[in-house]
Amino acid sequence: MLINELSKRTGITAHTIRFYEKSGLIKGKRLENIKSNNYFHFDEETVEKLNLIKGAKSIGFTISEISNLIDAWYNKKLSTEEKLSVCDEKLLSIENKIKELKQMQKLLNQLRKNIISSKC
Amino acid sequence: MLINELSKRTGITAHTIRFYEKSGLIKGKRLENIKSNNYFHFDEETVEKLNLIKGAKSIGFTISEISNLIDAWYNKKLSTEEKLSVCDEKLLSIENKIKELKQMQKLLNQLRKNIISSKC
DNA sequence: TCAAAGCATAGACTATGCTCTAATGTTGTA
DNA sequence: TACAACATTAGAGCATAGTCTATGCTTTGA
Repeated sequence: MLINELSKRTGITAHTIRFYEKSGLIKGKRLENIKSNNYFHFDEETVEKLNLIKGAKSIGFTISEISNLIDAWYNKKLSTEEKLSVCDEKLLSIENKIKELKQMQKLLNQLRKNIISSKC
Repeated sequence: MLINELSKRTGITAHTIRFYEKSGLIKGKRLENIKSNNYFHFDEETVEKLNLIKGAKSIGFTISEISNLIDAWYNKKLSTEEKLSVCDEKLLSIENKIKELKQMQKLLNQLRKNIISSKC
């Protein structure tokens, strides 16, 4: 599929998809049998990857973190141990983020009570 | 207290503190009885605010969100309803972030299992 | 008293993650 | 065959959140 279809299927603009391509998050292929143009062609895996990117971005992972995540997911070059290590790193950072968010919830609920009882 | 002490007490560089001052997150005062310089003076409340900023930043709030939060906390101009509304907005966004993080945990744990059973 | 340390401002610079424009070439359809 | 729609690259621009430098004045301490 070409970039426009990929864009429609993922809801990510062609500009941003090209940006991700340049950043190495996804890979487009030039078909050898087509010589008249140099259009990129994308496969179903790229759709999956872009959806993964959307999800990871929405919870605050940076592009470079997502890049590592994609490597763990798809890259056959990583050993089982390396893949697990990337996962565990991510899991740990997620746990920490949840802890911080819960602490913030506590603070905000405290503040809420104070506002209601006009102490604040 | 002057900016250097504030910096030491909060662990935030003087440069960044000045940046926050310009951005309106905190306010320094010029003392009327001192005319030989135009040094900013900061109070204890500013220390509190900077700690709040650090916490909020660490869980992914933007400067402008933090600015609203500080208004709700300290600004007497907001009505009780407005303060509560800022809190509730924040609480909702925290809840959503936690949900997304939990979803990501699920995905990562699934991936972990797949890696171990060599399906991936 | 004089150098070191501290303070202020303006403005340049950086990194991240897009977002857009310009110039140019290709494809598809009426 | 014309022309809209789509593709490419290079590179500029933008928002966020700092980070750093230059310049110059003020305060403090040996």
